[in-house]
Amino acid sequence: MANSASGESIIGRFVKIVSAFDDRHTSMTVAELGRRTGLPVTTTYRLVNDLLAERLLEREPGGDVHIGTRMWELVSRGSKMLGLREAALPFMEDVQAVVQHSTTLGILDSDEVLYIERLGSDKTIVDITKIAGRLPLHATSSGLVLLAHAPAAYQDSFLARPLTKFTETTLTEPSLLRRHLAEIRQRGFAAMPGVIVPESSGIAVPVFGPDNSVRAALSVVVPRNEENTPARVPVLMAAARGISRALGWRGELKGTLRQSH
Amino acid sequence: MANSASGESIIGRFVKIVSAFDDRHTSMTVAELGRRTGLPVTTTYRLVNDLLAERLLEREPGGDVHIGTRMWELVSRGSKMLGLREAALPFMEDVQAVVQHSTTLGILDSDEVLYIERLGSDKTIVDITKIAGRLPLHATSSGLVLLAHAPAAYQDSFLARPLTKFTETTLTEPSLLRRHLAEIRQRGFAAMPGVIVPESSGIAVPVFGPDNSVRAALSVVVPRNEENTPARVPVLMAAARGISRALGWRGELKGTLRQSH
DNA sequence: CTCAGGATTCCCGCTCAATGGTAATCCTCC
DNA sequence: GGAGGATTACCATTGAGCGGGAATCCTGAG
Repeated sequence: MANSASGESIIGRFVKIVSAFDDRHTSMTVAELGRRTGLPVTTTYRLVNDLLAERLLEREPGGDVHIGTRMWELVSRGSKMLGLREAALPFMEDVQAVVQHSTTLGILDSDEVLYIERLGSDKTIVDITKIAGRLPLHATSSGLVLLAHAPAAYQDSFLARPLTKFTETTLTEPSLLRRHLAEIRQRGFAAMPGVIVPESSGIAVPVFGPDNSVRAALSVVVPRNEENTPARVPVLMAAARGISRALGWRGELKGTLRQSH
Repeated sequence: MANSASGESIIGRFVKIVSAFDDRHTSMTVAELGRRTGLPVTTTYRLVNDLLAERLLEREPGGDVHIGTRMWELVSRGSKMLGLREAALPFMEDVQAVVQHSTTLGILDSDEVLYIERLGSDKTIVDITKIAGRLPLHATSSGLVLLAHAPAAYQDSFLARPLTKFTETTLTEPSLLRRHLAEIRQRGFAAMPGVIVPESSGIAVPVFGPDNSVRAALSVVVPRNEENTPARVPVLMAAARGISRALGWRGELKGTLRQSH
């Protein structure tokens, strides 16, 4: 693959370097970066210098480095995420104004929900969704929606794996889960009382793209005790339709409802 | 620098590739990518395959490639932008709720304003700010705020350059601009009637970091005819203080007001 | 002031991964 | 069926990347 003894390409190392940063470690010394990535010292320095030269990384006064503005800019500008986000945000603001708690937008990626946007104060309630954060598919309302509308083959392979049971209400039994997914497709939304964090409840609905496939899941998280949960659904659905339309969706063609089996 | 005949490092080519994508071209064929970047065909294919292997790029059914979810995720997760954004968003929502038009958050990068967040419907008014978009410093309210609070040395070098005059109200004469910047520092905000786009007006205020330096500019864009502009300022200022505090700012220490000369 | 431990930069010979031309193959519309 | 473009396959060449080791620079503790 590469000149390296370990046999990785530069791209691989680039990924290692970028991955070393997360919300908890947004900046660090080059030496530490070397330690976290496991790359040889000299190599780390050389690579970091290349990245600094391109402004993909930036050095701060203290000497620590962090992910560069340029990198964020390039990726954000060119990524399709921005389009989805732009389309969704106005509607999310509306939902947020009405529902008051926390509104998120998530997509299916690598067998997990990846949250790409989130509105709402975390002060009010425990809520573990973070932007650019991930959660398991079968344990979140967003995940269930995404899974429910995924291709049958994908569902099969996903359900074949052992699933972690987070609370008593987490469905892990394939057949039960499958039935639940069918229900979600029919009702058009998923509701999950306190799956990962028992105190909170999620409700999610699908967002469609032009080809009628599901692009994302729009969801709100509310405190569990708030038992007017069903009242939230119409608001969410209306917003999701708005987002879908902004993405070029032309309304559901009768009889074209996606079915997986 | 590299094995390449043209003498670029792989990192440089990586940047070229990512830069080939923007909001108008979020996906394209590999051949086109090669054309846009000017890289040799074979090289492009090899590099793209490496990137696909790491999921930094993704191939879509049609054969086109686009920037990968993984790339967006890694960069977003590790970038400091997220922290700033998270701190600012709740307050921006509040501003947006009151002011109704468009609320943006911009930072100073490479002698321009880089907008990192934006709320508000573009339906209501012409507004050219885009997320991950750039505008010149001296022609936007956000830019003027950022420039006004930048180190003196930076201001000097910036003012030494020739500045484009976008409309009659754009200040380009260094001495006049300097006086205007002083005014902005004193008043605590910048107001720009229709600088780039004549129909709209911007108001911006600074957001401070823990060390009392200016981290970003919070601004609203309103239609020009709306002449209650000054009324917006207090709202903006209050929000900016909130954001600053969320970033760890401990209130302005009397007498520590930044002065540039 | 000195000293220790860590961060950072220099140095340098080895080597194989990256390079990029050419040519073959695969698509996909007319 | 065939023209034009996209994509893959092949391959000889070589210098960019590699990484161990040592020197130097920092910084805070004693």
